[in-house]
Amino acid sequence: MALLQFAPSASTIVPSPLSSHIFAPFPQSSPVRHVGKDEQIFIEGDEARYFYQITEGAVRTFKLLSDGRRQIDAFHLPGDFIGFEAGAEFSSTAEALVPTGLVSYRRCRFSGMIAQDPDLANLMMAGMLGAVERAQAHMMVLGRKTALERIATFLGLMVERCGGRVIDLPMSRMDIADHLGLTIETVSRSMTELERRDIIHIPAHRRTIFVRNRLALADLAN
Amino acid sequence: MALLQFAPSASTIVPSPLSSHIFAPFPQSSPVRHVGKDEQIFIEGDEARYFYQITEGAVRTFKLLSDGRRQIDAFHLPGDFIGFEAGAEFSSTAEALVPTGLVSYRRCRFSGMIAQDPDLANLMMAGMLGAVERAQAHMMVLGRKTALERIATFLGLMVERCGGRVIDLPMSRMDIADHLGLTIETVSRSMTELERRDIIHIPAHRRTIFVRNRLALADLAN
DNA sequence: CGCAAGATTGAGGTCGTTCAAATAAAGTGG
DNA sequence: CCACTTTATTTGAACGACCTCAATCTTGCG
Repeated sequence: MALLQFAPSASTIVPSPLSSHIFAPFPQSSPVRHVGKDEQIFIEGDEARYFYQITEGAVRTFKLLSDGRRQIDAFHLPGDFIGFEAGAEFSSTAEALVPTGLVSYRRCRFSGMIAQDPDLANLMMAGMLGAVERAQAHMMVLGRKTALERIATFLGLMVERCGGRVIDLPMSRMDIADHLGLTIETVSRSMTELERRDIIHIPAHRRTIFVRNRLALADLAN
Repeated sequence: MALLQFAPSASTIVPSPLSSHIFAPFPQSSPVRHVGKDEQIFIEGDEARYFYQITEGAVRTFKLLSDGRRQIDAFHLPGDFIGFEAGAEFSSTAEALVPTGLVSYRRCRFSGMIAQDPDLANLMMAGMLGAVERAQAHMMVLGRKTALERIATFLGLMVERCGGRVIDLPMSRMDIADHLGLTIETVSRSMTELERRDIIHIPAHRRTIFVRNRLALADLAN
């Protein structure tokens, strides 16, 4: 029955607004570690001895091709687990988008931890199932949606995560481009187009976005 | 410690060649159910009361947009679990590529099953972690690789799954296109280009592919 | 204020798509 | 076993969405 109680995704369990969020780590966690903007948390290929939970801030996880092309798998917010791997090594690199707080867990202690704390097992399982689901939704974005649909989908998800109608993007246009399989120019043009259609409004700072028409945004996202 | 014993992916645990494969289901499974080519196993949006394990054949799981655009998340082979969901409903549709055998498990019995059989818990966990990893690798394909690189990556993975140097594709060009975010024409042209470069050879049936130069294929895949 | 970094805008090029036709393969009924 | 149909795949030509390259604008910061 436990499985039926799983929430749809980890980011639903912990509502995780982009603004800083009070978060209670599980027992056996290390003290909170702080990493600065653009600092690496772990690197693809390194031995995965720890996994992490975000307490504050935001993180990008990505892979690189030999020639430098980058694909950002996901952006992670407080409550999310990162670096929990199938193999012995990290399969992607993680960097802080903004100053970020983390608690780390020893991977080898995972069995003992879930034995002591069944809630953690459920949370991890739900997190993983949610990650698969979000990854599959993102494949649809990357494989079959147009540039405008990609941006609309992305902003729709962000506004959902943020709660209200205001998005405070913690990432650059370059990050968005590398997440959506576009270039920064196309990201910029698509945002401008959404503003021209009165679906969003982008004030001068360019990192804040007001959603003026959620329905139209959801409609474009498909 | 259990986590460290996980194999990289379910398809490594069960080597699953595309040819039929003897497979021993876990206790508490239903008798094997057979579904014909192109028959649906479950449908996106339906209540997920069961999940399934493939004993024989091959399956595609996909999502549709309102206008019919399709994204095939993955192709599944004997040993793979499908339909294990985060939420109450199936998040994608599953169809048999070829006549396929399945055992089904009641989702509500999952907790009891893993209590009785720790191997199953490990296998499911490994399967899920593997799914996340493969999904992330596929995002790189969809977001950042060229058509030729996508085909090379796909054929490289298939030849790896098959063992030898001969791939017997259970899916059509349309399926490949909808998996790789391309059109059937581009799939066809890219395959022809690989043959022109003597990297593969495609006999008359067009469903069998001989890999003549694995190194060149891996090189193109990045 | 002046500079560096990020974002936007413009013009032209390219890769993959679209539309169309040809070819090949697999099935069907006589 | 062979015409005939149906379906899948390949090939060709033209188009278009997004990319590339370049310039301009904006913002934040010392």
